[in-house]
Amino acid sequence: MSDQATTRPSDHPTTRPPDIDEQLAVLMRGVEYGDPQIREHMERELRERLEESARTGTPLRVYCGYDPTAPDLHLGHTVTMRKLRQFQELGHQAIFVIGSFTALIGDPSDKDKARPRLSFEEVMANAKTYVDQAFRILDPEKTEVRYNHEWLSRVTLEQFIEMAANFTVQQFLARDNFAKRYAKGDPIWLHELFYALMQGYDAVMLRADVQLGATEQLFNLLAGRKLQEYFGQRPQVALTLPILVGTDGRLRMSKSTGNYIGITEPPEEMYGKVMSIPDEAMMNYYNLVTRFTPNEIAQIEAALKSGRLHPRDAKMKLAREIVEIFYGPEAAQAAEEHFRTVFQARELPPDMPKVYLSEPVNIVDLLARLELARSKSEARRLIQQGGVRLNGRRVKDIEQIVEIKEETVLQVGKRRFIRLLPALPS
RNA sequence: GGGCGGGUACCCAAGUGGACAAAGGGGGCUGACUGUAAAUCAGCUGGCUCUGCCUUCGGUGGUUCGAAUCCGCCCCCGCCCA
Repeated sequence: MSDQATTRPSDHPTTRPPDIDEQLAVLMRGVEYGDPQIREHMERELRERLEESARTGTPLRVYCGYDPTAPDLHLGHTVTMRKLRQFQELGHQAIFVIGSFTALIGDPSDKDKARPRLSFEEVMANAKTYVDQAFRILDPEKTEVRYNHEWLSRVTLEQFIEMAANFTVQQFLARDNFAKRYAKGDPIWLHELFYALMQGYDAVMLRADVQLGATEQLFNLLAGRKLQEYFGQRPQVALTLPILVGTDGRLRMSKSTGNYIGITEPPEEMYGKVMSIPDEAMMNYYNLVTRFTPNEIAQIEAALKSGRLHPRDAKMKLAREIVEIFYGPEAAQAAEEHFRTVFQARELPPDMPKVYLSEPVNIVDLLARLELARSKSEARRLIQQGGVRLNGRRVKDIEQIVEIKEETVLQVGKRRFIRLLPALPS
């Protein structure tokens, strides 16, 4: 059922392969560079490749890599994955690369400091369900899955030196993130400089025609071009897409900042998290992770601006769309209902986890035991701040003993509910 | 290798012998309000057997009635010099 939503052609209505101009329009949509000249250049190269591909009947090899630095893919990853999907729908070959080796370094591109390094075991554990998750967006039939340790772990020092000789230290220091760290006196580790070379070498080994990445990755993608030329290949087309901000509305979405929406999160959670993004971040999401056409998006934006559309309603539409992409229309509808019930009407959600209690317990112990509070001190604080309710009545006393004779709803904060029941007769 | 400056809670950052579980900001949590888990405002934000006790300021060993603060050794980072 979740497949249904994702296999629907997302951004183009035609069923026959569109002509080159149409293809180009679809593929370049959303693509963004710091510099209009690069865009012009890349668009021209992409056109050439598309024409060639149509002429020879050879699909383009389109690569994007994802480092398994955490066990879950999130909405931010889907921005480039959706672009990969578009290439697939136009008959091209998508290559989903799991950065099993690059993750050992950690891409410094999006950070103002070094990443913690992971062990190979950690990386592989994280990668475990990456492919399954990715297929929620990508068409498994047209996807080549590769792990970059396949080739990167075998590079000899000699080969590495050859590659490194294509780059100067100044080129790295010209990058904003390194420049800032250098100016601040923050450490820049030598191994961090290898990242771009490694990603570039991926492109060589994959004989990539096109590589996708976030805008901040342009340097890495261009390193790929340089290395491909060095190895006698035609340099790939580099397409970069804007960054999706996290639920805080400011920082790039990432697991480590904790501002992410995982693509395997339950529908209600996903819906709620989208509703929690600041209003200002809405258009970023509309543009990057929905199936609406640019036209539709422009209309929504105009309606918002003129006040005809309530920001809350725009956000609900967004939340519903995003849930629908991953779980289908029924689940999206249900998630919306859940949201209306719990947050707008302030009523109890239809489904709550059940807990059976056989003996009287102190409220603080109960909260800690049910992991509704990280510690007993936190549980006490929650109570003292009026955040704990039993059947809607505020618990005021941290000494209160909870004894369950009949069904009782325990609520913590605005959104956590548990149905307490007397123990079943054994 | 030498000189200087650093290593503080989830993150940034103040604190240079006692009033320090440690200022301030960010993040997080709770509450009020609302248009939503937006925005805004207020409170809370190490643990526990909680009017007290325990653990925490890179590590370790000292000095002291008492150390994040002083001393020795060790580890790590930055800058300058080589």
